[in-house]
Amino acid sequence: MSSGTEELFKLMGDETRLHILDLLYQGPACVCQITGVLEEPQAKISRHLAKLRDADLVETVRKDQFIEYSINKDNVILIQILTLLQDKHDDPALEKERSRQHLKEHYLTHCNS
Amino acid sequence: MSSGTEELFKLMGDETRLHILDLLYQGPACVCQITGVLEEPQAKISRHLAKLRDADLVETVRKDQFIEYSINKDNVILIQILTLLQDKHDDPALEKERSRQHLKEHYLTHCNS
DNA sequence: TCTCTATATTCGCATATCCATATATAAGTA
DNA sequence: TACTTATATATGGATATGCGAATATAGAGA
Repeated sequence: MSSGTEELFKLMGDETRLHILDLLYQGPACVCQITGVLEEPQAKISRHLAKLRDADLVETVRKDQFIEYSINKDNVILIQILTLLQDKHDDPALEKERSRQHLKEHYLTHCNS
Repeated sequence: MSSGTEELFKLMGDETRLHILDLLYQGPACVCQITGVLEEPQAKISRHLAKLRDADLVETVRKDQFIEYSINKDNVILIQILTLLQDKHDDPALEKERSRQHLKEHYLTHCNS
């Protein structure tokens, strides 16, 4: 369930998915939170989340009206790589996403805005 | 010169390039050695090496008749990830490549066979 | 049940990526 | 100079991937 090294990198080699994973590393989030923080269309986020889930990189659990996504903690190599990434501060795209992470709470209660 | 996180993963998300990098982590090698160990056509290896070099993941130096490729040691995140990968032993494709790494010497003197 | 909200999926298209084959280049050697 | 070996590149086609727009589904609450 945890090999597929090539597949792991292939999935991380898309900007949207990379940002989703970097965001989820900070903690679980639902689709509308991710959509809000990343400023991307809902369908786009949903599509990428499906791929991440199919590959067991993320897990889901329903929380009332929301579906909460989180990093699959059993995927050791994924966690290790995401941990390394936290120390990387020279990527403008990642930095922008990180600077908006604090909006997570806002987008939970304001799904449409 | 070292951001492009997405590009890094995109490049590592191809089986051929992943195996090249995993092989070069053990030490420098020339095109014919890589071709021999990975059992892939020369043109294919060369094409992928060009991409890795364009992205500064590998470096080259001419050694007599050969061009020696090696991991760009300035690329910190790349080295870190490759180091992590060394402990991963559940990927059949990687394991196969590794089991053939000792043939590197052979293919240096027997480029065509 | 009907409705609303959150999330997922389908479709058609554009672009990107990979490959095999063939050919080109560059440097060493005769 | 011509030849050989090592490496690089160009071409064309097959497949994969990503996207926007529209639509579908699932569950909560009235």
